[in-house]
Amino acid sequence: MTADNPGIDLTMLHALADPNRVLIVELLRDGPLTVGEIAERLGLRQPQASKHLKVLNDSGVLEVKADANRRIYKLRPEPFQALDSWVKSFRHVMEDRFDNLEGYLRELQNKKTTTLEE
Amino acid sequence: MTADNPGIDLTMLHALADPNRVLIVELLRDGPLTVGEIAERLGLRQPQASKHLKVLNDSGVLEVKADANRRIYKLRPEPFQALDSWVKSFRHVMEDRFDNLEGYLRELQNKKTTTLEE
DNA sequence: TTAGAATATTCCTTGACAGGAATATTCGGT
DNA sequence: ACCGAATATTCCTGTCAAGGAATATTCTAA
Repeated sequence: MTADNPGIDLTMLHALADPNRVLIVELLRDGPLTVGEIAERLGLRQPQASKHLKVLNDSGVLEVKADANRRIYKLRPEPFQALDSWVKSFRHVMEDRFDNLEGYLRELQNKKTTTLEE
Repeated sequence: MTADNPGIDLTMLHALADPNRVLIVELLRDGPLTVGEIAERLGLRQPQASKHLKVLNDSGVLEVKADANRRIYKLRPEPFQALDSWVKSFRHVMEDRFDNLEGYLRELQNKKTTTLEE
């Protein structure tokens, strides 16, 4: 009865949870780029750039288009839409409507105590 | 001129990029819980639950309130607000307004011809 | 103070993964 | 067919982190 799968794609989160990869994603936010451009702007060596791009691509964050020698990478919209939906499912939390810790404490207390004096 | 830091907290992303921890976060979406409750509902052993909660807590995703023996964990709003802002910065991508690959290809072509002559 | 419940911490082992260096592949131009 | 540019892949190594098991800590109650 427990929902044992998260409501968000883990491979995407994992792909984003790396300094260089999140920088790549932010770079591509402003438009598609080739591997060389990405490597240059982030001060990465080309092989590392390719490797990170592979991870992002495998996770579905990116897509590639071949242009002769070059590969042009761009962001795919779907993962960000999915992430947006997921974050929105926390709107109650963000709006901070969850401060009734006191009520919860009282509930715990009731559960434990066997009806005292009345 | 290169923004060499991401616009989102990496420790938060790293904290979320784990199966059990993202499940914990989704559990707490519906309200604060104690360690024992979290461990039970996710089928985790208590030490693992505590360890994951520590990671989430250190990253600022959670906060704790002590209640005698127990620790009640709840989500903090700020990280999710920050994540929401970050995702929103990709609205162009989500709206798919970025399909002018052609224009980019032409730009590349120009770059090549102009840099050749000097 | 002792017992027991709830939680945290430590130690260990193992697998994943990032970076470096070198090499392989693919393509266009000549 | 060759060369050089752009990109991908492989191998190696060190580091980090997750899970298991055991133990330490903290608190309440009696």
